[in-house]
Amino acid sequence: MQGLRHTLARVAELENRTRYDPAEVEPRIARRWLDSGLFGPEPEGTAAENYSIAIPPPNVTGSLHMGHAFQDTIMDALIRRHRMAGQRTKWILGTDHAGIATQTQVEQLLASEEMSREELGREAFEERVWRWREQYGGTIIEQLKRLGASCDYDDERFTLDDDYVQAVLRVFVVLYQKGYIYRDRYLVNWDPGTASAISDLEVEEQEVTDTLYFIDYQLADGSGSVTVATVRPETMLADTAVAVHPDDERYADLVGRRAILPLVGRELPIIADEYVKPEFGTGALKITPGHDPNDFEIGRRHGLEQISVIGEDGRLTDQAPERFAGLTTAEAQAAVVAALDERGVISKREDYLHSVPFSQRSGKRIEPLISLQWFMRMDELARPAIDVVRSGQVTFHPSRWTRVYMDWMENIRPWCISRQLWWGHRIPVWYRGEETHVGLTAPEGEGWERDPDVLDTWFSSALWPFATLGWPEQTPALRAFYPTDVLVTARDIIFLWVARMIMMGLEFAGQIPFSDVHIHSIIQAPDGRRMSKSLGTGIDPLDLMNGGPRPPVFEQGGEFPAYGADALRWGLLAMSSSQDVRFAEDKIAQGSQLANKLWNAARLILLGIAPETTAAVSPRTVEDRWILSRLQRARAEVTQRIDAYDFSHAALALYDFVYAELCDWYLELVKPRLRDHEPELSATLLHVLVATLALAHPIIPFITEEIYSYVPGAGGLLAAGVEGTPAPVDEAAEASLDRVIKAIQDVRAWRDFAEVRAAALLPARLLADGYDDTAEHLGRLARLSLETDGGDPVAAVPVPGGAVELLASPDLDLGAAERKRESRRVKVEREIEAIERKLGNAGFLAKAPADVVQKARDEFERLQAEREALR
RNA sequence: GGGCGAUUAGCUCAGCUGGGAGAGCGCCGUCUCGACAAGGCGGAGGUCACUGGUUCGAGCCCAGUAUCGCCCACCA
Repeated sequence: MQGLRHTLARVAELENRTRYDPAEVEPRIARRWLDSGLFGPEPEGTAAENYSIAIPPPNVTGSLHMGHAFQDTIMDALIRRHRMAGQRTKWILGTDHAGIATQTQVEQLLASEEMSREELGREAFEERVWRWREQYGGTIIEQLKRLGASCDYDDERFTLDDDYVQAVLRVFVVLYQKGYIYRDRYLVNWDPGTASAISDLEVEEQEVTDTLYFIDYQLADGSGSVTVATVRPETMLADTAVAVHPDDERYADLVGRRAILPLVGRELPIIADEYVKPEFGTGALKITPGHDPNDFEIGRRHGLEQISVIGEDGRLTDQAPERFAGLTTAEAQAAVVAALDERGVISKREDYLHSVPFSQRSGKRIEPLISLQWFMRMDELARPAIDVVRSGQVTFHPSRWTRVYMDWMENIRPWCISRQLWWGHRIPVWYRGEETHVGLTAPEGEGWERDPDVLDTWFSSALWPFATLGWPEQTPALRAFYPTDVLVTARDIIFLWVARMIMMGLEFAGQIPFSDVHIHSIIQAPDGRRMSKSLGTGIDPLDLMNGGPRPPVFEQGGEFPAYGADALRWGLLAMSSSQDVRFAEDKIAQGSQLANKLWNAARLILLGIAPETTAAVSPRTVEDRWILSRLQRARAEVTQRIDAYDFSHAALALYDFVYAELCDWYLELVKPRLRDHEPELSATLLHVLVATLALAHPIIPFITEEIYSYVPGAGGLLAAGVEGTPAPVDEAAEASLDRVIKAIQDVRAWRDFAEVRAAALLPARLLADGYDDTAEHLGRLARLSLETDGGDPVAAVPVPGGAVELLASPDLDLGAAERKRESRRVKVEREIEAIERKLGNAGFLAKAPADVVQKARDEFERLQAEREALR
């Protein structure tokens, strides 16, 4: 009794809430979820029966951008769908220490205090970063809550947690012992911006116009010279050879002789190598193994000396002639060119457009140089990782990414894993003189120095799906949630992250880390450019949820309305595709309209049903049976689309059901019955409402949870799932109602064309089959006064199964009606002509499938009947 | 240099294994019809980039062309 009165009081609140207000509702609902403990499953059962996803860990100091909002919405829809289906579901949450990104931010902060990390010292610096993390590390987590992401917030991980660090070090040591990890002097991509080596994957090519200098090198025997072409004359100081193509007749007699390096005086052997392109430049190539990747390889083939004239600080070293030492590369280039000019050995200059490597991290031009670094051999680890994708144990969606993965894996190269940073997993290697110790802890004894470098952030990321669950311990969590079910990410980190997780998962956890990889769209700015803060093309998802300024990329200025999280979520999913898409604010607005529509449909239902309604359904009328049938189809459609990672169609199917079936037709059809508080109707309405909420919840969780709290007799959270007995599809009810819907539309269109007042009730006769249960609906929704008599008709509207005859009425302008009839006649004639042509085609009749031919014949008959009626 | 994707209504995008092109927004008209004007109802608007081909039939399949985007790659 108490409960009922409470329910009534709550439902009465709905009277006044005619518009859905996400700003008021969403924080309240978020709180309820977090307090419920629903998102933190017990680590029980097996991974096969449970459902889990590991979040791609955002940078600890980052904040939510559009890519996160989109990706996290996808994951949340999957997570909520499985949780509601009754599976034990865990969304593994955590953040990444993001070595370079975080260190750079803190260094910038120090710079503003006129401090450098070197001045501060390593320990104090690390301390400072930890404090920074304390301060900003929680931001993105709070933003995830705002979005409604149902992560396991009580079990948050960080890639520098003690346990995680131990896992990383252990992996390093094991790989070292297996011989996969080694230290080598090798030509690396040196990033002068971060003063660290970076991996091939962190390098991007950019087009640059350089000057191509043609420089004459005198031959040692004084018999002439050979001219080489270069865009980097400063590196000539480190030349150790000149190379020509073995088949190049112009230079055949030079091979084996020696040239003299200008400015330096070193004698260079002239060698022959297939790599040289005779048609490029002069066909003679200066060889600089110390500063060019190709030359490095050539140098190794020919046993050439490797000279380094550029140091890790980006300045010339004392290996260069004294007058150049200490200059930056740009200064050195100018000085070398000037010196060469002085000698008159630059015979030509050309502008030359080519692509050169830049650091994705700092934006600085990469300086290839030889450096002592740690590397990891990947080919053996790749083999099983290729197999699991080839055999389908790991599946990419969309499937075209499979080949991208395969191509890269089959040509995989060693990975430079050491970084000259302070923020990260410090390499577990100690040195003392010639001795090296690799282990989880420092060696005994005095005088050991630990390697100063840290590991590439992606090294620790590669362990994410299992290191977050307690590996190397065989924890209950690991048993319950590893392997995870799906990895959701953008294509840009297939190599950086996805591939490496598969390799490491197989090697260390003994199993694939996930069975499916969903590669989602990248959402571009409305103008098609990349979304980026610095370009002014970034759109902050928080501004879309809470209201905020429209960034400059929008033609329309002003503020975003506070669309709310549901609208953002629905809009992002609706935008998504199997390819990249442009951000469309329209879609977010459409999402907020859906929310408002659903809210008002719920108000109509909850304020209209009998107060003691229970959800025991026994549909009586054809429209009740119809909506239950349509609901069943919508349910199948939406869940199937989600399971296929086809989120735009899932979102649209939901929208279509709510608008086009539930609101536009069903609720309109039952309005007259509503005032009677008819129990069967109330039960059906309540059932349909709850089922619709459950269907929509993975996509728009807030509003559905809020409405659910008003449902009589509904305890607990919608997010936990609801019991539902799916009704079977009812073909007969669908056919019957689809027929009357079409008839109503036909009559409405006719009225509009014939300029009948919208409010006018037209006297009419229904001369058509199949409307026994629905004639009343036709009359009401098409505004017809259906009669059995009334004299001669003045017009006929063809409808499925026959026609509606309109009787004389002051509201009916016969002139307009005649115009309508004439226009329709022309259209029908044209259609008949087309279909006659088709049916007169012997090839069509002979070769087209029977059902297609039959369909054409039916259509032909229908059109003929209509033509008859229009006479 | 190789590969992938795209080109459909004014805009953003759908179109399943080939049967006669859809949605949202925008636009036009109309309606205070017992939830919702962020609404209802009706409507206009497309030689499906181009050229050939296969087929009874092509937005969809094949070949080529053009434009745009992305990825990979060691031409100084």
